[in-house]
Order: sequence, then structure tokens, then C-alpha cells
Amino acid sequence: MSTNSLPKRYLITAALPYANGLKHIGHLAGAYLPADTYVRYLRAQKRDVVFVCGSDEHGTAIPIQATKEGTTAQAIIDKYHPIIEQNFKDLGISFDIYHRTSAPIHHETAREFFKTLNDKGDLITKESEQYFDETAQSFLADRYIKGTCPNCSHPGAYGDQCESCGKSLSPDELINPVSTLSGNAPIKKLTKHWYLPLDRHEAFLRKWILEEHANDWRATVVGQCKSWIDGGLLPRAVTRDLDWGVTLPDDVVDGKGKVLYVWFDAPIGYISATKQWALDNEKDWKPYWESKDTKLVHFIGKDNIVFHCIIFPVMLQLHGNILPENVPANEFMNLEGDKMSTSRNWKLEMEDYINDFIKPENGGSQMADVLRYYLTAIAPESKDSEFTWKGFQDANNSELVSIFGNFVNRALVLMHKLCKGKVPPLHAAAMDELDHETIANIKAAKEKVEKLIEEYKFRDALFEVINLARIGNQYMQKKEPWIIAKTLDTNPDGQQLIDNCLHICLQLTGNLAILINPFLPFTAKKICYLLKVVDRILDWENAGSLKLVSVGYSLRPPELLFRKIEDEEICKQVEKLKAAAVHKEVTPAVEAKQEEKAITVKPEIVFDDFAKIDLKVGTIVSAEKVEKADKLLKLQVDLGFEVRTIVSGIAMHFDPAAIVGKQVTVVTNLAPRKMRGIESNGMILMAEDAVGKLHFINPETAIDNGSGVS
RNA sequence: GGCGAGGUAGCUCAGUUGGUUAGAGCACAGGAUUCAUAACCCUGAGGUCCCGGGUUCAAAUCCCGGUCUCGCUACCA
Repeated sequence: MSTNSLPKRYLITAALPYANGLKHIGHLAGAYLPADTYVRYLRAQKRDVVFVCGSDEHGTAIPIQATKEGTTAQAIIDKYHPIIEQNFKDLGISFDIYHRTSAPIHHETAREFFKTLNDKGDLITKESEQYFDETAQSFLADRYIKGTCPNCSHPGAYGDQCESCGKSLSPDELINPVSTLSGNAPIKKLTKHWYLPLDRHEAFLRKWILEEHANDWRATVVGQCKSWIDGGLLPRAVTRDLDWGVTLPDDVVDGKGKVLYVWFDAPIGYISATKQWALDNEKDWKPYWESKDTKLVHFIGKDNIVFHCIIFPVMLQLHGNILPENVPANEFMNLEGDKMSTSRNWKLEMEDYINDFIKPENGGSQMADVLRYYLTAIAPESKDSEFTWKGFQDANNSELVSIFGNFVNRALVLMHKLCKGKVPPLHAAAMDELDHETIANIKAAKEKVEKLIEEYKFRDALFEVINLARIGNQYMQKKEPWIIAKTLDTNPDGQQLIDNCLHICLQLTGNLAILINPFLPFTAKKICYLLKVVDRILDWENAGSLKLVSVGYSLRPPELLFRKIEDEEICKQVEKLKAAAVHKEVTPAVEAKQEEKAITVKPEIVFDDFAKIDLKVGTIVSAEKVEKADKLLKLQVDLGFEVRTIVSGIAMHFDPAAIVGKQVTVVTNLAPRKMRGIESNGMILMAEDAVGKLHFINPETAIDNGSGVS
């Protein structure tokens, strides 16, 4: 916040998009657009700034998706990385580098990072009770192990909990453990996992965030961090048993077959991207990550707060890097009355907008600026906001076109008509109070915009730019040069008044170009073209100047900056959105949050194994939500010979009232288990589709309850 | 369920440490104007500040309770 000691350099990051699909305008508005605006402003200030981003290409979701699509993980990331990169380019997001975490330099960087922390003793290892199934050739998650409970001697206890006595267990405690995958006794292969002991750093985080940044970080960011810190920080696993990701350094004992957990490797992607940029540009990357006089800012969405404010800073600090000076997280953007959702296909992808609007015949790059304008104007800086096509149209037609575009156009048209196509001189003697006031307003606009951008208030800053155009319209209206022009015969001094008015309007137009440049770069360029000035005048230091266009210079014939958007166009978009939407069965169907579930290609079983499972058809006779649990429904299922209570985690997908009477397939001989205090006697079979929606497995036509399934 | 952030005009949002009559832009209505993309300019109408209590001379603002939205987290055999 100290304005007298400017940072020597800036490092700006925008959240790494996960390369498993296309990104929508919510992502754009949340992180990339504000980051780009900030960076363009800094560049115009001639500050030393690097803007890095890249695709996040690891984690389990990508191999899972690859399996679903019948392809390889590599193919998935190779498909999406270039498209995402191009989308950003088309929308004017000006990364200095758009990198990817599959790049070798990233793997090296992440490994080095891990090694440094590990060698210093900043990571702890836990040789967790990992059993290994030799038949299945994989480590066994706790719940895939059964054995005798040490507490109550129940023979069917799971590795994480005994159903019988309810005691929480670790697999190590089980007597006679058996793998549920193969039925064999697992061997106790010591698998080591590395953890980042966040608990060691509570004092540091408390001081750094809750004291030092209590006032200059956004309330939602500080609040979220406080919530985490107060909740008690726990060691967080840094490694996983997986074959997709950054492998551990070779010399790490027991590191074979393990990769870095994606949350650990992804943010390091900012560093590796910076390194690659430095290589490409013959620069030194180190000061950007190590020098205290670098200002680091992370632009992210609110779902990313803990990683960028708690976890990554701890990593950076341990590794000897600088910490972010701010993390201006945005809230979310809704679309036409509903949350944006990939699974329900309720979204506007950047790609779609580009295809539908940024075509030469539609206005080309100018239409990229229109989206940039609206998204900034409704940026979810302090609370969730909403994109509507009507709002988009209004913002364009009545602000960009009518106020901003129209001012520039009428200034140029009038100049051509009344000043012979040349920039008229300013006659100091003929200036009045309004002229001086308007000039003062131009200078004031610069100060306001500057201050607001520095505070990450881009929405307000953009408003001030539009407001300067409004001031221009008011000024022109009061001056009425077109009226004066009619009386020139009787009033020869009138030309001086006309000259002054248009001189000031043209200088104001030049200022608009400078001020709008961080927000709408294509528009700024176009104004430069119309004014026949070089792009260099866009340097921020020229803002407030009254010498942007030279007297006597002849300018180009006027061209419109923006076109109107017709009702027809937005109706089409709304229809398109609704037509593509996947209908949800119940209210807030959760986003298919590609959970961290490993793809288990289960080992072959024999018929006897299958025969152990007792499957029967039953009918749901009642269903109710379980108190204090979002996902659980308590069901009464009629199995013909009895009615059972079954608790099932399907509340997010089905309305309790709507599923009564439905037939389902039930595993009837599953050991009872308590959930939220209710004993569940069985399990309902569900199928999960590609977008994470659940479907009942039931007979084609209703049959008797209790019918066996085989 | 726990925690965090929000709920202010039809829409998008401001409201600083409690202090005249709660503001802006858009949309809407009326007027004026014609240089300009039926654009601009002027004027106006519009609010139970989510609900209920409390503190205070004074509450959108502080406290308590409730409710709705979003996020994090727990429950998901």
C-alpha cells in the first residue's frame, strides 16, 4: 500500500485452468480478466511485470476422464491445452507465458521444490498402515481391508472403522486383515507418504494474514483463512500412489511409484512457467520469486482461497520464496438465474462466445471488448453476480455504444464538419470556466482510475472511464458547436469557440483511449488508429495530458467503435442456453466434482465371490432427509420378506417425495453400518453417468419385491 | 451440521469510525435538442435498507435470534 516505495517488479498469476475441458466466462470473469486488466495497467505504467499462467494437467480426474473417453491422459491434455490457450488469446488475455504442468521443466521444478523441503525436514513422513494386495497389485485404501476388531472382536471390521462397536480404527489395528479385493491376506508393504505439517505454521499464518493483511485483503479472503486456521491445521498429504503426475526425486527413499499430489505440484506451475518465460526471453527468473522487492499477486476464484492463502504460502516460505502481497479472490458469476455448471451444461464457454461473436462479420475483436466490458462491469468482486444476456445487451447498447462510442464518433464527425478534418487549435483567450472544468475532469479521471485499479476495484475503475465519456457528452451538449456554426456569418469569433470545444473533445478522446486500454485493449488501439497516433501514447504517464493529438494534424474519417446488439441475437443465445441445458432431477445437483477416487480396475473374481453377494429387488416405501447431513436420505425399502432401513448418499440427486414407489436393487447381506446415528442395513445400487449424475438400477417393469438378482 | 461471505430501487451495485431528507449507473416516464449509432442533454418517479427483538438522543451501519443465497468443511457400503 505504500505508494512512495514502488515495487521493483511485479509477478502476476492467474489460477491454472484444469485441462480437462473448456473454460467458461465465469472463470474468465473470476480470475483471468481482472488479472489481465491489472497487468495491462502495470505495463502501461512501464513497470517490470510478468504475467504467468498455464494448464494444470495432473491429478486423478484427467486419467479418469481419459478412461471414460477411451483415450489416454496425455491425449486429453493435448486436446484441451491448446484450445484454452487460443481462447484466452482471442479474448485479449495477455499472458507473458501460458505454460503447462506436463512440461519437463515443471516436473524438474516441482521435484526440486519437494526435495528442498524434504531435505530441510519441512515435510514429515508417515508410514501409514498401507496394506498391499499382491493379486490386485495395488495398495489398499483403509476401507478395502477387513479383519477382526481389536476392541470388540467382531470379525468383519473395516480398516477405518468397526461397524459393530463403531470404533474408529486404522488398518494396522485389525487382527487377521483380509483384502476385500482378492480375499487374500494383504502383505504389509510399508508405503511411505509425505505430509506438509501445516500445524507447525499456525503462528506464522495468524500473524501474516489475520494481523498484517486484515485490512488490505478482501473480507471474504481473510474470513475464509481465519476459518481454516481456527479450525485447526492438519498435516496434509503431499504424495499419492498414482502413475500420472510428477514423480518423486530418484534419490528419495521409498519414493518409487508415487507422484506429487496435484495440489502440491500445480501452484509450483507458476514458478516453472516463470522459468520458461525467462529462458524464452533471456531473463533471470529468480528475482521474481526470491526478491523482497517483487510484488506477487494471485488472481483466483473464491473456491481457491485456501490453496493460495494458506497452503502455497507455507510452501513458499519454507522454500525461501516471497509471499503474495494480495490474493484478490472473486466470488462466482451466475448465468441467467442459475449457477454455472458443467454437468448440467448451464454455461457460456469462452469458445462459444468467440465462435458466435468474435467473427469479422460480427465486429471482430471489438466484440471481445464488449464481453470484457460487461464482465468487468458486473465483476463479482464482493458478492456473487449474474450474467444475463439482456444485461449484456443493455451494457453494450446504452453504455458502450450510446455513451462511449457515440462520444468518440460525434467528436470526430464534428471535427470533420466544422474544423476541416484537422485538429483545431486551443485559443486560450477564448476559454471559459466550463473548458477549464472539463480539463480538470480529465485529469481527475486519471487519478480516480489509477487509485481504483491499485485497490483491485476494477468495476468502479471502469465506471470512471465511462463517466469521463459522459462528461464529454455533457460538455459538448453545453457548448453546442453545431449551433455556433450557423451564426458564424454574424459572429466571426465563433470559430474560436468551436475550435476550443473540439480541441478539448479530441484530447478527451485520446485520454479515453489511455484509460480504457487496460480494460478494452482492442478499443484503445482502434481509437489510436482513428486519431492517427502511435500506440505509444497509451503509456499511462500520458493520461491527463492535453497534448495527445497535435494541432493541425488531419485525422481519419470516423468509424464506429461498437455496434448495437439486436434483440434477435440475445434471444438466440438464451434459447441456445436453454436447449443445451441438461435437466436436473432435483435442486442443487452437485457439480460433478471429479472426486479424488482412484480408478480401480478390480481384479478378476470367481463365481463364488459373486455368489456371496445377495442382491434383491425392493421398493422404496418412504424416504426422508437425514438431519444434519446434506447427502444422506433415510429410506424404508420393502424387500418382500421385510422392510429395511437403508441410508443412502443420494440426497443431492433425488427429491425424497419423488422416489417413493420406485423399485431398486439392494445388496441385502452387507454388514450394517451406522451413518449419522442411523443404522443402514444394505445398500442401494446406483449407476453414475459421465457427468456424475446417479441413476437407479431397477427392473424394466415392476416385479415382486424380494426377487433375487443374479 | 460447523465455519466464512453476502441479502440495500425493476436490474447491477456504492454506502467510510452509528449523525440532516439512504446514493450512482442502467431500465422506465416527461421535457429539450438534432452534431452523433432513434444516440446525447435536462428533469422526474422508484426503497418495510431480508425478518424479529435489543442498545442509543440517533441504526442500513453495533448486539442477539431467525431466514435465504454462495463458498469451505463433515456425513456419501
